[in-house]
Amino acid sequence: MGILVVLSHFRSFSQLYQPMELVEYLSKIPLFNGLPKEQLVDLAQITVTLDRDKGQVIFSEGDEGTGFYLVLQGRIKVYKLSPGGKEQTLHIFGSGEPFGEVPVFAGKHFPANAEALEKSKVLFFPRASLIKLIEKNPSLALNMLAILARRLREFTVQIEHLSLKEVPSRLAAYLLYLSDREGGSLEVKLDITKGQLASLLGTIPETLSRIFARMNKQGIIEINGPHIKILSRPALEELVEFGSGL
Amino acid sequence: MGILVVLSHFRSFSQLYQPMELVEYLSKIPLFNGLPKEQLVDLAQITVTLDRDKGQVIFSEGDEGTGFYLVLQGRIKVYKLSPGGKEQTLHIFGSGEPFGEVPVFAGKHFPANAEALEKSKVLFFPRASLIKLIEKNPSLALNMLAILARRLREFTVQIEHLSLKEVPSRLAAYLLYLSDREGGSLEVKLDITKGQLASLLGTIPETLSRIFARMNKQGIIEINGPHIKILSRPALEELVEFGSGL
DNA sequence: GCGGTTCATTGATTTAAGTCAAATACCTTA
DNA sequence: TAAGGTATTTGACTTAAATCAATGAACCGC
Repeated sequence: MGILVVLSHFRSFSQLYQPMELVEYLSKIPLFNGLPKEQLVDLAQITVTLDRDKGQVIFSEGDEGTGFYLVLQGRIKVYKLSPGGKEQTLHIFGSGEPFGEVPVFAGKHFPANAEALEKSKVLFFPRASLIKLIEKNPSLALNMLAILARRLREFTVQIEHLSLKEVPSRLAAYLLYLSDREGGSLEVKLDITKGQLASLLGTIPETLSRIFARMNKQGIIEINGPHIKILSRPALEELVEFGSGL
Repeated sequence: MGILVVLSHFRSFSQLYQPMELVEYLSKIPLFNGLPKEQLVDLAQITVTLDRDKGQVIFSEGDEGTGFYLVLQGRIKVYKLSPGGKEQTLHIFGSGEPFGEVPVFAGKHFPANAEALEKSKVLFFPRASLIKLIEKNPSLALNMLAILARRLREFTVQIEHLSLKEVPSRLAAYLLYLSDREGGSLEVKLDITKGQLASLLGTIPETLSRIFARMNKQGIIEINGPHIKILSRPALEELVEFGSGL
């Protein structure tokens, strides 16, 4: 499996950016804030660009992790799979976000799977050179620590939701999150399919669909395909706080 | 709330170890592997030892985090609370383990609560001096990255369990974990109450009790209070893999 | 514009697990 | 050792959500 993955890196190698363009791009990524330009140049040289079509795998649970990744274009879903085939999405990463760092620092195999939700380009950073860089650059170390810490915080919330809240609460929280992300707009658009949203919320499409329908009927929201109008923000907030009532 | 916490640090200040003893102790903690001795001495000087009785709080969700902690003696439970009062334990930390690092690197408030499961002593490390130390010591940075990465991996498993596995699977996994921790012994002893175990597995005591009873009746395990004899390891492994059948 | 695939919705049913309530065992300490 | 609290177990019941099944809608490539 490990060999397969490595081969696939080279099979799909493509120099998306001219070296300097890539350096320019990397310099704007929070993770590399504060890195001296010459090190960015070095870094850019040892990366490999991978192209993935919708549905293609980046890595699978159990694969050996020889480095980590950064999304250049598209979106990458990181998820766990049950024997029965149910998926739990852990995170959906977009442009500029690093993922797959865990095996770089602890253990060596990936704890989850990653695949492209759409045609995507990702950058691969080999482990050894990253470690060397971190040893020389405290700011890089701190940036990486910040990223892992932020992710721990998010997982904390996900665990809380799965264990302590019902699906309507989780959906309400997600809608409020979307709304906040758009500066508080009351009209939001789902940028993932409802099936993917179900997986992100730890449920299945049927259940999600029913809950959308209930919220719609109760006048809390109004749905048109992926377009959702929030009619009562307070109702959503109350749902997040005290689950039931729906 | 923030002020209260800070005050309480000093209220319970106690110099458990003589400075050199403490340095000695710290030098054996994985987190500080590779730190030069003189920096351990500096570090030891700026720590504060806190005493907590069983049930006492170390920090609460939302508190401002001005540093992180290390368990010296006893055990610390880190958990989330639902409005209805149900608890989800995220982790139980024992001697030598650091906890509460998230706000040091990302955000500033704690994402969860921490309290002592028994009479405990914990060491507090102020944020600023830790950051300074990390900036000077790549090995400390990498150790810290390893710890956060390991914890991410664990959370990943917890999310998987909560979303994709039934309670019997989770219990089976926990029993196997205990067994492995004791070098594969088939007789294990719960070192937490069954109520705490329920919270760790994301369920409630009643449910856990019933499942214990079922496994007992089916001859998979044999229970005597906190002592559990594993009669069929394969049965447990199968439960982990494919939930049902119980 | 058509056929096919993927996505979404709805209904009927099952099921795991939570709730409420009460009895029992356990354990500490006065 | 007895009393009071905590932890555990068991029973009857409720419920949220999963499963199974089928239909309908949207979207894509040809």
